[in-house]
Amino acid sequence: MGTAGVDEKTILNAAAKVFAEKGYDGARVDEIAAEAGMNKAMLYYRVGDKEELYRRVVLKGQKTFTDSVDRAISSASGPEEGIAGIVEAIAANAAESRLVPSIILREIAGGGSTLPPEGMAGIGRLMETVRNLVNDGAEKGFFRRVDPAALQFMVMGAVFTLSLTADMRKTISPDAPGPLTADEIASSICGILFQGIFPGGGE
Amino acid sequence: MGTAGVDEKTILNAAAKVFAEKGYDGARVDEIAAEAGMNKAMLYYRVGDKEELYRRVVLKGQKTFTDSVDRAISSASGPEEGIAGIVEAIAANAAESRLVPSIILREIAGGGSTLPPEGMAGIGRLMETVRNLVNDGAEKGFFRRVDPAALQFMVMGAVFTLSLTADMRKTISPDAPGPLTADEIASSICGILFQGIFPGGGE
DNA sequence: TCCCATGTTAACCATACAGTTAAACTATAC
DNA sequence: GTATAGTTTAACTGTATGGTTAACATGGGA
Repeated sequence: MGTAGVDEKTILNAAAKVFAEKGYDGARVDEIAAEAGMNKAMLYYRVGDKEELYRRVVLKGQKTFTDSVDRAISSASGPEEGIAGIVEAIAANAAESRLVPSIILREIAGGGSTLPPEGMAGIGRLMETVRNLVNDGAEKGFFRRVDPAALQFMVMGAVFTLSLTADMRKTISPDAPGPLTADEIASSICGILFQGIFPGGGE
Repeated sequence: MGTAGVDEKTILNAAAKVFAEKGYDGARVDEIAAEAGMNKAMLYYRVGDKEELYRRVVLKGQKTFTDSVDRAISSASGPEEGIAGIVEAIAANAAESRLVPSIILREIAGGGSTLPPEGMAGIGRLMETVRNLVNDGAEKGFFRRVDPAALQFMVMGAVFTLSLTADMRKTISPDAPGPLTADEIASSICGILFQGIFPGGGE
């Protein structure tokens, strides 16, 4: 009996790349196979059809994403550090790989119609985590009462769009500063969240 | 000689709807035709192929979008009102129709690879407008020196993702407050931009 | 050595889809 | 009425693509 020569990771990485670049409908199964360096039939043998491939990619990406956010929150010493941790975690995630941001943004654009149910549930948990953090901080007098959803999507929306438009922005104005690092993105956003845009704001 | 029975607007509205829901690759020309209440061949007769259909939809949507932002800025009496105006204009736009946010988010997810060149140029102009406003405000001492791109994408990212996830969020937690109005979204975001999240922040 | 289970692929199939065409239809001008 | 220019569509074509299959490889155990 032969040993598995091809590991699933190779397949899912290739699939993630193509799904992120082209979207679910734009992705070609043959292209994923080529990207993974194997025949298309192999994908079906190892993982399943295109839909299953996508499902696995989404769930895997979402897990790494939510895990890193959870870790940031639970290692924070207080609500303020929690918010900063979330921003940094999301920015670090996006900097390491644009695949997840791209897939999430496409899902949002499509109203989540192609999101597997477990994926939807994962989003729900993440939103609840953030809501608890924000409400907790507000009760303790750390924060103003801000809409948790607005805060979360301001951060996610900003990080994802900033990361994904880096090349575009460079094309548009080559003289502009290059792509921001994760830290730069995080500190820009935290700066605005913590101090607002006016001089002398914040703590 | 017959008169045009079908106006282009019907076609472009139908196309915008389908492109927004399914993305460029997911959109079916037959579906656009059905949505517009006509035969597929009619689309080719009136407008052109799928690519041309998309190009027109993008440029039209972008024009209404950037026009409303430009109008908001030019009618503002100062940098601060300018920022508020931008946020309100973007939120109003997104509330009136989710089509443009959806298409823009998909373009961002794809790195702008399917964006027609004029569309890219339009984004450049919009970013320059925002940059000038922010830098101008900073020079006059109204604002801290914030990254204009970060500010712009915080606003756009937040508004677009908040609008487009309204249904999703309702599905996830039916007890949560319903979809926010344009004003609610705008004031949430402006609140954070102007005062930060801490109590007593802002002017 | 010969099995046989697992792994791998080329070739194939059915379908869906973008795009075309030729014919039918309509309205106006004469 | 009918010729004409513009409008609309049913039906068609070619191809790209998701998915299947039947054959081929490989390696370890009897």
